[in-house]
Amino acid sequence: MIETAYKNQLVEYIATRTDITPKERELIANAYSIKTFKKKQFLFEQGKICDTEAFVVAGTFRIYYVDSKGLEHVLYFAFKDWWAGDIASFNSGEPSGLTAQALEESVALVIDPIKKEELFNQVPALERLFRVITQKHLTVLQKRFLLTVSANAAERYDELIKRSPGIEQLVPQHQIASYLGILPESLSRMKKQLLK
Amino acid sequence: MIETAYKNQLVEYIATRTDITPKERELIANAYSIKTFKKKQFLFEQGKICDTEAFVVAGTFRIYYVDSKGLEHVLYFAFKDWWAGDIASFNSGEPSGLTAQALEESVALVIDPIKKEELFNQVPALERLFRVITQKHLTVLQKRFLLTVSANAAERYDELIKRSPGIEQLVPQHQIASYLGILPESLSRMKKQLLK
DNA sequence: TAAATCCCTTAACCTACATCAACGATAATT
DNA sequence: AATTATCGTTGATGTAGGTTAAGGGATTTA
Repeated sequence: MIETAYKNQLVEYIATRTDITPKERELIANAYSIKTFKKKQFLFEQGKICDTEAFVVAGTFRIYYVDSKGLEHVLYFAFKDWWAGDIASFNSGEPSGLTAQALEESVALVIDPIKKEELFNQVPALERLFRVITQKHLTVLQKRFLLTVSANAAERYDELIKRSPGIEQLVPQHQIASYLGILPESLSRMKKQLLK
Repeated sequence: MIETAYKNQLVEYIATRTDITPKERELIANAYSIKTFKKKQFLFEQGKICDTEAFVVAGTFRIYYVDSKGLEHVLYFAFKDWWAGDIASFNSGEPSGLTAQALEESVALVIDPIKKEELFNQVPALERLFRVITQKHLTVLQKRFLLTVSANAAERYDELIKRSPGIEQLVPQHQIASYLGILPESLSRMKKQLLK
């Protein structure tokens, strides 16, 4: 049954990062639910409470912020085996500042804050694992921020392509422009320039 | 004795955020060491291993990144009761990507990764507290990043002044410019403009 | 299969901020 | 007290990327 294959994917992800018993594997698998998403469907939405933390098992999501002028800014893409959520909203119960949208048919394992709390109590090793994951996310975001303020769009583009080769096959170019912090027109122009 | 006053400041910081026993208070106080810094002295330096995580008890530090062109970019200021460190280097043992420098005479409580690990084992509640603190830091950085890509320098300046009133008395203006991601000349010009 | 979106490109023009250079006022160092 | 850094300001000029507008191909949807 495909369902257990999806849950296994998460359990394996965790098992390769921390020691867990067979009993704990089962507790983890049971705490999460499977959700499928059509293209353009939302995992969570800016302005609404985000009581969802998701582990992407198939497909791709874009996580973005809509500013006061209505412009969208991609914070990150969540591919297979990535996490997607709005930590601030998930933990505080305040409205989310981010939206997550499926870029294609996608599948995610989701959990709410209460279930996650229970799971931490049942499987204490997860407390540490999630601290480490959060630290990793912080590190990645810090690098991204510093690159954004210190390098121009062409340098950021190079870095993205180097770090995520093949991303141009997975994500439309105007979304990549948004991730880079420039307009689609500028990316198009830039790529023409780079061909010399 | 002033030393215990400094340690008490950290213990109180922790005690207001999680329940700890008198015995645990002592364990925490003993795990950290007091270090004083002269103006311009470094807490940790880019390119060197950062085995230091610090709790600022007095004074101010600037934490910044030096890019490939030699330009400095302030990531954040660490005031009294703030944490300063390079998570990536502290946890991995790799060279730090950041420098922390005292902007004035300052005092910090410092700990290294091994002592911190020991402390987590002795005071398990800290494991959760530090997960929450890291989440908070991630949330703050995320907001800062999104503001940087969605708002212009004047809007970012307004936001900073609103969030940290009095910062202009604590930090020289060219450091504020660096934090905002612009040059001192641009900030100076901008402030003149805003006076209408 | 037609109609409607979505997506990419190109071009002309514009603007926020960088760059370069010079100057005076403090503050730190000798 | 003299010297040297440090800090903020102002002006002239340059540029990366934004803005606006338009057209064409590809993909969805009806």
